Amino acid sequence: MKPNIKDIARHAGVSPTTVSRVLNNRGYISQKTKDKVHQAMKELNYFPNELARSLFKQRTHLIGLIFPTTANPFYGELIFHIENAFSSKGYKVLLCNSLNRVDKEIDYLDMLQRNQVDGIIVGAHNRHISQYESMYLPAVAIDRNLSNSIPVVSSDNYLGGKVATEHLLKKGCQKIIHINGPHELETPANKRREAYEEVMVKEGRFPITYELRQSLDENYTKTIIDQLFDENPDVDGIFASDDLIAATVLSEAKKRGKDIPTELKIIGYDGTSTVKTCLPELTTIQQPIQAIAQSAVDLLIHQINGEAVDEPLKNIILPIQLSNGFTT
Amino acid sequence: MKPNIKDIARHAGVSPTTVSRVLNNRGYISQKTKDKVHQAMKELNYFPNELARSLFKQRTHLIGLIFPTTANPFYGELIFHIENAFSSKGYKVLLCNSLNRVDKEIDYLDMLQRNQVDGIIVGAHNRHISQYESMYLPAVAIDRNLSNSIPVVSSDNYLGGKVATEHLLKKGCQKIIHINGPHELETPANKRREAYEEVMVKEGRFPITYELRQSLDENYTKTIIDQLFDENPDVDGIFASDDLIAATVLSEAKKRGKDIPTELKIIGYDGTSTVKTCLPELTTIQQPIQAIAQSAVDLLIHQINGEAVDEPLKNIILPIQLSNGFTT
DNA sequence: TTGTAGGCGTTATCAA
DNA sequence: TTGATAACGCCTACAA
Repeated sequence: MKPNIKDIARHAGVSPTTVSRVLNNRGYISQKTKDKVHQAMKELNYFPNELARSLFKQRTHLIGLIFPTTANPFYGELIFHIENAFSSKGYKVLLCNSLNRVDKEIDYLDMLQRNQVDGIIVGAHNRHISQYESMYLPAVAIDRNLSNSIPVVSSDNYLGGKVATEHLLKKGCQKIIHINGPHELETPANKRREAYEEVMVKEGRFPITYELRQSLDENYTKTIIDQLFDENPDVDGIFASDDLIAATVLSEAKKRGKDIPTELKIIGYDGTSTVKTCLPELTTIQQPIQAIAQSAVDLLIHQINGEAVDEPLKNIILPIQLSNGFTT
Repeated sequence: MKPNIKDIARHAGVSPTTVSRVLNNRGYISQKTKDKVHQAMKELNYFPNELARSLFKQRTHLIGLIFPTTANPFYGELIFHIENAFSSKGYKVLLCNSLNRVDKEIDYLDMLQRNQVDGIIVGAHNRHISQYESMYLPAVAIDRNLSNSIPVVSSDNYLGGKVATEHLLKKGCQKIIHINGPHELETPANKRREAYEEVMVKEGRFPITYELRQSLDENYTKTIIDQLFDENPDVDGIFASDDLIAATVLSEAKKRGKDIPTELKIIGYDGTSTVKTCLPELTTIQQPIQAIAQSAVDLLIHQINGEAVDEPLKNIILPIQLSNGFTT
């Protein structure tokens, strides 16, 4: 069915070795032979089998990507930049949506190793998974500690939480509430929360954090926000740990007739271009998504090439930026 | 370094064949042997090499996905559902962001065939690419004609455009303008436009379509919309061919102090959950994203299994839905 | 400048 | 119930 190197060789009247040489531009080959071989490859519609190549070379140029879901714009954009960067360096990318489920993450990890990926980038946020420790495989984590030996790339989540909280304070908010994701997951949002709580305490305020657990109910977030407003009629500042939560807060507040930003100020987190397009008015903490992607990719390729990861590279922290909108 | 089947065999005191049998649960093997082998695999931290397996079996269980970019929420969500569906059937997914660039699409197509993918799903929208015609590889296109033999899955774009336009008419709009993406790309938006123009003409109205060309300028869309408002101060209805454009229209209109929906009504297209979260007030035509994904996946697996694609399956059209918001 | 042989890790066939 | 062997498609010594 599919032609192989022997078919090409026969068709071109040379040996398989010669074809291989042409393919890899290795050694000396006469132009005439080259042409013959290329001709044969075209005629037979030949695609070199990367499987066989990789098997021999013990190198696949395949990278595994484990992230919660491309359906979330933050990961969608991050993954886009990651794939892009890898593609330009000759790597291909296997996509895994872990949905923050431990079982899926473990299965994917197993699958990727069976498929001989050269390395993985993990941006999923589960509880600790011990497999990462025994694993011998170049890896980079985004916003999560996987094991002692796996470097972590993140943006400055603590600073982000601090800047967000201070921003609301500066704008005169009296009662600031924080909304965060599931605390049991090892998400970067935990540091944002920590910063919020520390800043609040330092300022003599009482920190209140509403926690969103993982839920299949579409309206769950709305319900909790509703509850928040009922329980805190005097809330005048909300720091949401991501923009989608902030968006929900915004629309629920509007439903209640609250005027933004006079009665209530809202700040989100992430600053994806999708949310910037949909809600340009939202004040948010902008993560350097492309820079995170680029760092992670560079760091992984570095490891794949067998180079040592110096201490400062083991924990890369990229700067965030306050993006001023009209919701604060 | 990495243990192979021989290492396991030696460690367990059996032959490689036996290990393979245990691995694949094939033939008769005594429980004792099974246990020994499993033990050895655990001790040596063994991962069967899928490359070698695939090479022999002539089947990779790898699928290529060519889409414009995961950074767009529509594709992000679509790809999420596709990967999910494949994963549950034992397939893995290679992600390709074509960015609607012909050269990238062709390169990816080549790469995927070298990597022996079992099939591909293409949701990229470029001008005609002849490679698809000569290609022997199971494939499914989403919203695009790739070649005569490649089945197409889409939602009812014509109906969507019709419903959107009629909706604005029903709501009393006098001057309705349509905004569409680059006309030279083979996007499904072309059918939405066609429907808009036909409905308008049928109603004795004059159709006006503003076309957004591909641009690297972040503010390009805004500029065009600005121009639209300047040139048509009396516009009172806008049908945007996707939600992100609609979102931009919405914010530009607000900037100009236009009251939505009294002075201007806006309807978008796609209805991703991301946009629904960010802009719940937006009226839009909702595509059945998960159903599109599922159909495409089923159809591809069908082909991979060597089954014929019956005529009705060659062009699957899924229903859309009007999602009523407050912008109309 | 070109060809031959062996092996990358696995599995199917055949034999024991 | 288990083992030896050839083959999947390619590449790298080594030989010519």
